[in-house]
Amino acid sequence: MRLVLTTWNINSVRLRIDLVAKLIKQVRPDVLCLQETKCIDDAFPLKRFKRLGYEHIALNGQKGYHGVAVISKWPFEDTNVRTFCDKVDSRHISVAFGEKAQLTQPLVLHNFYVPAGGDIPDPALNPKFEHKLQFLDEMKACEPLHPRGGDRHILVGDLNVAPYENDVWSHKQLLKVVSHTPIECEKLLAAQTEGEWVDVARERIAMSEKVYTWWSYRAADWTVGNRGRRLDHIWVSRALKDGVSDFSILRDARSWERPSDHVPVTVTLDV
DNA sequence: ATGGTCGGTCGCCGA
Repeated sequence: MRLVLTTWNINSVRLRIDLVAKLIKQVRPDVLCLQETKCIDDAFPLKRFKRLGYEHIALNGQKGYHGVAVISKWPFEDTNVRTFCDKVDSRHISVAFGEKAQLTQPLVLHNFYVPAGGDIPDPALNPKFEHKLQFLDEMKACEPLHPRGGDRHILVGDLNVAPYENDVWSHKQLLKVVSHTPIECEKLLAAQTEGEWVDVARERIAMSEKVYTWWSYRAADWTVGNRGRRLDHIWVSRALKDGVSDFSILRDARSWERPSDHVPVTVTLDV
C-alpha cells in the first residue's frame, strides 16, 4: 500500500480549520498528524474532518496548550498515549495500522510535540529548557521508540530542534538560541540513533542544502532573509526506508492567510 | 539594535 502522510504544527486547529481543509485538498494525505491543536477533545472539529473523508481520528488534547491528533482515512487497530517527564500535557499519540487497513504487516505511527524550551538555553536557570532536555532523554530511553529488525515504525512531529548546521539560517548566530544549541541537538540525534531511525528529509536532501519548516511570526516579512529553521521531522525505521518515494515541504503554506508559523511536511512511502 | 508576533483566553502564559 502507498501511504501519503503529512505532519503539521497547526497552532490552533479550530482557528485554522479552513487552512487544514486547503492542505487536504492540495496534498490529499491518507494520514495527517497535527500538533498544537490547542483544544480539548470535545471541542475538536470532528465533523469537518469526516466531511473531508477522514473517518478515523485519534486525539490527545488539552485546554489551551499543546495537543496532538492523528486524522486518518485508514482505520486504526489501536491508539496509545504516552506521558513524559511525569507531566499530563498532551505531547504524544501513537496509532497502529494493520489488517483493518489491509496491511499484511503492522505499521506504527508516533506523533510528537516536543517542548519548545523557553528562551534561556540553560537548564539551571530555565525550567522549560530543563524539561525539554529531559523529554529528549526520555525519548531516547523509551523502548517502544526503538524499532528493531523488520519493525515498520514512523515518528513524526514538531520536535522543536533543528539539529544540523543547514537546518537553520545561521548556524553561528543560533548556537545559543533554543532549538539549535549543541546540547539539545546532541540529545535529539542520540534519540534518533538509539532508535536506529532514518531522518527522511536528510536522506532525500543533501546536508549542504538549507532546509526549513518554520519561520517566526516575529518578523514583518518572513521571506526577508529567509530566516527559517527545520523543526518538523519525519523519521522512519530502517525497514521502511527503501519504500520512500517522495518528500516535500509545503513552503507556500507560510504565505496563506493567517498562517501557522510551521508548514506541512509530507512523505510518500510504500508500507 | 537584543526587540519583534502569535493563540487561548481574559491578565497573562507558552511558543
